[in-house]
Amino acid sequence: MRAAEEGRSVAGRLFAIADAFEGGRELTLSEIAQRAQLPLSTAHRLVAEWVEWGGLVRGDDGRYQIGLRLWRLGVRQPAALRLRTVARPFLDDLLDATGEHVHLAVIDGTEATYLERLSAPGAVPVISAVAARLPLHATGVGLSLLAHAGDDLVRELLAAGLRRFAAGTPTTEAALRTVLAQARASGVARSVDALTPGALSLAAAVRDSSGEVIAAVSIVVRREREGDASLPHVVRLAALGISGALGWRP
Amino acid sequence: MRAAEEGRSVAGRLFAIADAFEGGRELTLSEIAQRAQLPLSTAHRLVAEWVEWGGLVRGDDGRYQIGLRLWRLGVRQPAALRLRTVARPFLDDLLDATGEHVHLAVIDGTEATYLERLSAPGAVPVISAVAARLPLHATGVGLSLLAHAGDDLVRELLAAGLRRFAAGTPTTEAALRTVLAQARASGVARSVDALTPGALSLAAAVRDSSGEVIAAVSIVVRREREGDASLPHVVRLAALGISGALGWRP
DNA sequence: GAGCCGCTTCCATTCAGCGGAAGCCGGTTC
DNA sequence: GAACCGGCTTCCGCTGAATGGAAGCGGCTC
Repeated sequence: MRAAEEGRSVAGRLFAIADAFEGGRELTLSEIAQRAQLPLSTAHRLVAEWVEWGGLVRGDDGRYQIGLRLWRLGVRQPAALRLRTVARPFLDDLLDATGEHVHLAVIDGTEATYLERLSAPGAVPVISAVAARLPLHATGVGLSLLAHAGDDLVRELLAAGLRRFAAGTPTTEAALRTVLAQARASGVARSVDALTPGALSLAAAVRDSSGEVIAAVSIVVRREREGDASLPHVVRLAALGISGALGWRP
Repeated sequence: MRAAEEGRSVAGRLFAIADAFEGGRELTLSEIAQRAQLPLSTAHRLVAEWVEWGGLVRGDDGRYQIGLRLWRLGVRQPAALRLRTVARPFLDDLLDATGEHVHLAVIDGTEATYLERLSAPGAVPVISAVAARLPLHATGVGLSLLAHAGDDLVRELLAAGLRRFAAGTPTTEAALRTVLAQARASGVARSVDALTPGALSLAAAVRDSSGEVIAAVSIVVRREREGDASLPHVVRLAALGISGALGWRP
């Protein structure tokens, strides 16, 4: 794998092409080549391999997009499939009860990957999206996941530096450890003005049948609703409901 | 691509490894090698490339499964993402109204790929699943899609032969053309005992803003409900609702 | 009609991929 | 406890697949 480490292997190049679609739905060949840092003729050949397999498809306009084959493969990812299926009704209820945004996310390296996002019309603007990856320290779900992860991960994040996104982003070790401790104590992680100004996020951890924290649910509402004492409660209930449906018994 | 045609290229081998997961969630290295028809050492090397990228992950037990990276890539597939998002509320309503199974499927080569399946407890058993591919001639959604596809596709299916799955499967050209004509005339494709004995499926086509048929919605209920005249109506309404939400104006 | 852009095709060179073979490791049998 | 076994990992010399610069193509603009 010495070759792959430097992104020089065929596999590395193929994956670089796939990664090019992280930043755009429809790309021309030249755009793919540029994003994947490949010579045009190489990109041409490898993209043709993707297309032949069905992972990419070429539209009438000559642009490429991700194909159904990749969708079919991806939705088979067991954790995402099971979690989304089981969680959906609870998330729907949570959305009904709170009326803005509902998120379901899992930990993925040093970031949170959003498995689901449901939003009501007129909700506070946020930048999350299904399949997005957002920082652990600046999101409600991220803090909830981090609060139940090993201290190694916390130290890793601290070593990398806590980027400031908005006025409320915890950027010091003290600030981060305080919110994590509060999250552990109360069962609900609270994040205000951390990523998007004006947004308040409340998140709770979801456990599987082994008791391990595998995901987090959150709501994001406008900050003015901070005083509403029922919000932490319904978030906690939703997380408990999903955990229960996954087989967790306290 | 002379190489790829014979599955001999690196890309072809990598994709063969991915395809191995169509038939199992968790595979050992040996199982992957066997399914992908690769020597063990080659499989080992290529699987390591997948793992390094994150497309596959290795569990504690040494087995491999599809990773979050592939999920994130796959859910970006624009058509599936948009359709599922837009259709979901209508599908939920349809499930409430009919109480068994609701499907959303698109055409994918000579088969139907299921984008969504919602089921109520106690529904008639069926073999569909999200991301499954099922034959066009033996499913409600398949017939609906086929009724609005070009005659080339019908001829291609006829040339390949219509496999019989159950007593009601249309296996002759005459039988197929009859149900397709009925589907076009009534707006609802009807499929009884075609794939699963005892199941009745009613499907209607979904159009995008250009007016093209891009998907089909169906319900599957027990055959005894065949006389319920409201069923075709609610299926048609759901398809119209989704089409409208996609921008279709009759 | 000259120039440009994005894509496609070609092909000689070379180095990455190949896979048989040997080694390793944990579990099972005798 | 020695021999065995299945599944995995590592090694390494050979070779043909992958590479990418260059030339060709088709459509569009000025």
